[in-house]
Amino acid sequence: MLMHNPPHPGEVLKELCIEPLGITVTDAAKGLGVSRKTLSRILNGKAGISPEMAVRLSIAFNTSSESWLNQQSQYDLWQAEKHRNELHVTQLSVA
Amino acid sequence: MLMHNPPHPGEVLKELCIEPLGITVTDAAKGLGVSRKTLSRILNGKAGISPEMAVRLSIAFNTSSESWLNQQSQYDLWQAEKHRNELHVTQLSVA
DNA sequence: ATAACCTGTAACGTACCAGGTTTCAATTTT
DNA sequence: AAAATTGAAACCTGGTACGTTACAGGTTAT
Repeated sequence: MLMHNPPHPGEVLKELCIEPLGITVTDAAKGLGVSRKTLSRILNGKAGISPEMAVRLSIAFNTSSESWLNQQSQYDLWQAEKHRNELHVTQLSVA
Repeated sequence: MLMHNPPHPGEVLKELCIEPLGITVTDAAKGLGVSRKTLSRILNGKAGISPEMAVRLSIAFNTSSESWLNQQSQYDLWQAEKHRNELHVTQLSVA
């Protein structure tokens, strides 16, 4: 089932991982092995979580990469579903 | 849990949707509202299933867009996990 | 066999996005 | 006051989804 209005994965990352640990964005970026800008863009919802970034997060925060990428998929799908009625698609199967 | 060596989502699409209906790639592309090349690239594993394409597939084949995009995520993540040990990431949390 | 169709794919272009470095301004911390 | 932190801008590279057009090889129908 599709979640209702899922938040930015970056929002979750900030509130559940960065802030609780009391580490700075700068240091978190260093630990993740990415630039500060890259992490900043994610935390502020300007960029999504790539498959590779999901793996980085899973290492740094001892979580599952799947959960991070699934969150991103849910978010992306929610955006795409908004325009469902604008797509010119005809039914091909009735199953 | 991460699936073991997930197949191309396009492979699944071909075997479970296109072939059973006996429709041509050309007609399927028309029904989906995309170019024949776009669908062909997906079916042959040269392109992934985008969020918008997942919605198109859900309409055409009366399925869930989530399942299509999740399949793609599983596949992408499987590729990314292959290089897990090449990433310079330091542990930030011990939880 | 000739014509029509189906298919993968190449070549070209457009658009978008992740990621990098550098730099700036504003805020916060020390 | 000085140093650190942050968001964001400009600019670049690389990758990818998608489009049209075109070709070559295969299949099917006439």
